[in-house]
Amino acid sequence: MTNIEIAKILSNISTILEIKGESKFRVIAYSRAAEVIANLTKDIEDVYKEGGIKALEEVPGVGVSIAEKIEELIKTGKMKYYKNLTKSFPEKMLILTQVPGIGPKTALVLYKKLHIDSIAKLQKAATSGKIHKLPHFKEQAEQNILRGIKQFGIRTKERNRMVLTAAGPIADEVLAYIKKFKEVKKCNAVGSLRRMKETIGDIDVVVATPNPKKMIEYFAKAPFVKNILSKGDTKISITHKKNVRIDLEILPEQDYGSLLQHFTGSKEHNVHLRTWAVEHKLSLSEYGIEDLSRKAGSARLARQASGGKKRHHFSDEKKFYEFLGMQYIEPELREDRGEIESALAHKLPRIIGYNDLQGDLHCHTKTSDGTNTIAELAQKAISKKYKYLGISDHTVGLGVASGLSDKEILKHKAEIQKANKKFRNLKLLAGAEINITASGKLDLSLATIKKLDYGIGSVHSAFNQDEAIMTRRIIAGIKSGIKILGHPSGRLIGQRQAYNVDWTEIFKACAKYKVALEINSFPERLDLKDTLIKDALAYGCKFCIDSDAHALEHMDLIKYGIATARRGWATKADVINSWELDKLQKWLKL
DNA sequence: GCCGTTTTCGGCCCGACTGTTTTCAGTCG
Repeated sequence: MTNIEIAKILSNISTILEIKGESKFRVIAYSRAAEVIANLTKDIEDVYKEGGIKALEEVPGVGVSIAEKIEELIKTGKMKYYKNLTKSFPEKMLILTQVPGIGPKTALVLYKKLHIDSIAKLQKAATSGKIHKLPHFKEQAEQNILRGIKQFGIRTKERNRMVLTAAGPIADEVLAYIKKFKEVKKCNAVGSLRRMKETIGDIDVVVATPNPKKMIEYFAKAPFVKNILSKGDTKISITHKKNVRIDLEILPEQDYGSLLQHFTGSKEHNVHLRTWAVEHKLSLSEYGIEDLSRKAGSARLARQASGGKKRHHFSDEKKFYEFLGMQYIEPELREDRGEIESALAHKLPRIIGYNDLQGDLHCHTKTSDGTNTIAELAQKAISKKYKYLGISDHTVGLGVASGLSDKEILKHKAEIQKANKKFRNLKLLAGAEINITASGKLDLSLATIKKLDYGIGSVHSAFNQDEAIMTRRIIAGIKSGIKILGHPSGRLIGQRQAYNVDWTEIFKACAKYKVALEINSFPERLDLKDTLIKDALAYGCKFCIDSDAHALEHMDLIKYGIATARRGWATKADVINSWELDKLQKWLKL
C-alpha cells in the first residue's frame, strides 16, 4: 500500500469523525498523521518492514493507536475500524465536504435529511429548492452551495493547483493594481508563492495602509475581479478572471511584520510556532505577540484573564522571530520540517542565495534539440554574470532530440572550444547529457566522456521499470563515469509520476562516487524536489542547479531551481555550480 | 489520539467573515 493510499484512509477517518462530531482533537490527530504520511519521502511500508510497529510510532503524529491501524492496513490491506465507520458514513458522501462552504456539519444534515451523497445530487437538490426548506437554511445558503459547486468544478478540472510560474504573472498584475492606490505603504505576495512552493493553490497578498476600508473598496472594483467571495473590514477574497482565488489581508504599517509572518505560512509552520508559543506563555497572531504570563494557570485561563493585554507590535518580520528567541527563518523553510527547532537552537543552515550561482551546467544548443547557438547561450550567460557555462547536448540514444554520436560530440566539443576563445570573462565547458539506457549502460563511450569536461547521466526511456530494476539501472549509470545525475526522479508535475527508486541507495551511491544530483529548474520538473534534497543532504550528497535550457529565456528559470534548493535546506557548499571554476573543474575530473 | 526543559495527565493555534439569529455556530485560511 502506498503512502498516499494510507494517508487517504486516515484523512477520510478524520473527516468522518468530524462529521460525527467527535472530539476535535481526535479529528486533528488523524488529519495530522495523514498529512505527515502523505509527505514522507520514505515508504511507510519500508519503515514498518525495517523497524516494526515501534518504528511506525516514531513517525511524528503517529502514536500507539494509529500505528496499530497502519500495521493492520499493511498486513491485511484492510482496517476494521475504518470499515465500521464507513457503514454509517459511506466514503462516497465525504466528497460533499470538498465543496467550498460545506463543512462537516452541513454535509451531515444534507446526507441525513436529503440522502445527498454526490455532487450531482447536491446540485439537483439545490436547483430544485429542496435545501432552503431545511431548518437553518435559506435561499442565500442554497445560492452559496451552487456557487461552491461551480468552484469545486473549476478546482477539479484544473487539478486544483498551478505551477509556480503560472501564478507569478497573476500576482504581478494584482500587485501593480494595488500599488496604484495612493495610501499603500507596503505590499507583498505571500503564502505558498512567497515560500516558492512548487505548486500554488490560491494567491495571497498583504497590504499595509492606514485606510483598510478604502483599500478593500478599491480592490473590490479591480478589473480582474470575477466575483467577490467575502468582504470585511480587514480582508477580502475574490475570484480572479483566470479562476484563481485571491485573498487580500490589510493592516496598518506598524503590524506589517506580523502580518507578513502570519500570511506567509505555511499553516503547519504557524500552528507549530503558535503551539510552541503557548507553552511559553505567548500568543501569536497577525496582530503581534501577546504576553500571557501575567496570570498563572492554563494558557486559556490566562488569555481570558488578560483583559488589559500587553501586545507587542512588529513592523519588521525579522524582529517577530527574534522576539521569540529564534533566528530569522527564510520563507522557503517554513514548512514545519524542523526549522523551528533549528531556529531556536540557532543552528539553521545558511541556505544558498538567489545570486550565489557562478554558472549553469545543463543547456542545449541547436546541435541537438535546443534553439540557440553556443555563442547566443554564452552571451546570455554573460548577461547573467556567470563565470562559466556548460553546454550539454543530448547523445545518440535520444533520437527524438537529434542526439549526437561519439564522433559528433567530439566535433561539438571542438566548436565549444573554438567559441571559448571569444569570451574573456566566461569559460565554456563541454559536456553532454548522456542517456542511461534501460540496462544501465551509457550511450556514450567512457573514452569520449573522458575527453569532455563532464557528463550528465539521465533516464529518458523505460520509465515504468520496477523499483529494484530502476534503482540498479541508475546506480550502474552513476558508476560509469557521469558527474551529474540529470532530473533524478523523472517526474513531471501533474503529468507524470516519479520513477520507482530506492532513494537511500541512490543517495549512498551518489555520495560514494561523487556524482551530483541535479536540481532541474523547469517549473514542471523541479527535480530533485525539496524534501528529497533534504534527505540527500544527510548522506553527504552534492547538487547542481541547472536550467536545462532549450532556449535563451529558459536560462532565467534557474531561480526556481535555486528556490527548490533553498526549500531543501541546501547551502552554497552543497551546490557545485556555486563554486569557483577551478574548484569545480577539480571536482568534475574523472 | 498525540505528546512532554514546567506535564505520562491535561492540555491541544488564532482570528475574520457569513448567515441566520439577536449571541453564535460553521467554515475558512
